[in-house]
Amino acid sequence: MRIGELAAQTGMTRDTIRFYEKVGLIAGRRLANGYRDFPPEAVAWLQYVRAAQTLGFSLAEIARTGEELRGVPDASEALSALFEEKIKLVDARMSELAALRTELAERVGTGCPLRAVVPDGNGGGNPTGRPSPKALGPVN
Amino acid sequence: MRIGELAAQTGMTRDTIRFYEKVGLIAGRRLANGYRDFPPEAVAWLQYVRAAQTLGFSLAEIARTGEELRGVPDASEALSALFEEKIKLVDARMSELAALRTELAERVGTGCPLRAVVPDGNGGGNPTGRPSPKALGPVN
DNA sequence: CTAAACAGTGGAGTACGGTCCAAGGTCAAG
DNA sequence: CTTGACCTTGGACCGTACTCCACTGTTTAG
Repeated sequence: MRIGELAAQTGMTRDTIRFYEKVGLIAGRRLANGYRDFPPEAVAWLQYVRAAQTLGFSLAEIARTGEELRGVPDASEALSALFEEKIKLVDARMSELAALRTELAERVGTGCPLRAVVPDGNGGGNPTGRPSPKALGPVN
Repeated sequence: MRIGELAAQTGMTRDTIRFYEKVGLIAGRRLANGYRDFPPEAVAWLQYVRAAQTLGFSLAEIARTGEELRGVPDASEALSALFEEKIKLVDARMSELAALRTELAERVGTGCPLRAVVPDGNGGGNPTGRPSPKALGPVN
């Protein structure tokens, strides 16, 4: 598969794929004429890359995952370990999100004065006359 | 509060705070000598910024949130609406993560050939002799 | 009064993740 | 044999989020 088709099938641009090759995310073999040639699995791999990326993994991290999978005698075990690691990361991210969600949910309807916390040039007073119940609390 | 103290209390550098002011994330009033002067609430605000940021919100998004909170006659309702919106975003992110988690968990112990999908210059063959059960499946 | 600590500005540089462009090579159809 | 689609490379450029630097002004402690 040449770069154009891979681009079409993944929704990425040719430039993006060339960039990914440059940073080691994907390795193209070459045809006799110098054109890149990708196996069909490259489509799935790039979709995985996109998925991982939108979940907050950097290209370097994703590439490292790929790297670690190569050069391992039996990939099966290594894969399981790697996936378990990723799951831990995902779980950690999820609980961070859950914490923020709780934070946010608590503030709904309480009239918490985030406003007092957004400097707005009006002098930082309390123009509403309402009391200021502590402003946002511990976020960390 | 001057910039140095704010920096110390938030763990940010002065440069970062100046940068945040430049992009409208925080607005400093000025003392007679030109020094920035921040209200104590700025600490909580910057902590909130960090929290939101590590959860994947861009500075522009965070700034917009702040913007929207200003110029609203009664901030309390606007705040609740905004928080509910953020909660939806957080929920969406969490379910994406949950989906990836499932994906990953399913692959643990299955020996799924992600390797076949990471071009490695050895020709793309199947050096292990094991069959290739479809490589990664639908990620989207 | 001087030195250090703190503040200000503008501008350059960095890392990441692309995106665009110019100049040219390859290939199939007409 | 030309046209057009497709491919190559290298390098410039963009937005985001800082980070560092040089140079200058202000405040504070000895």
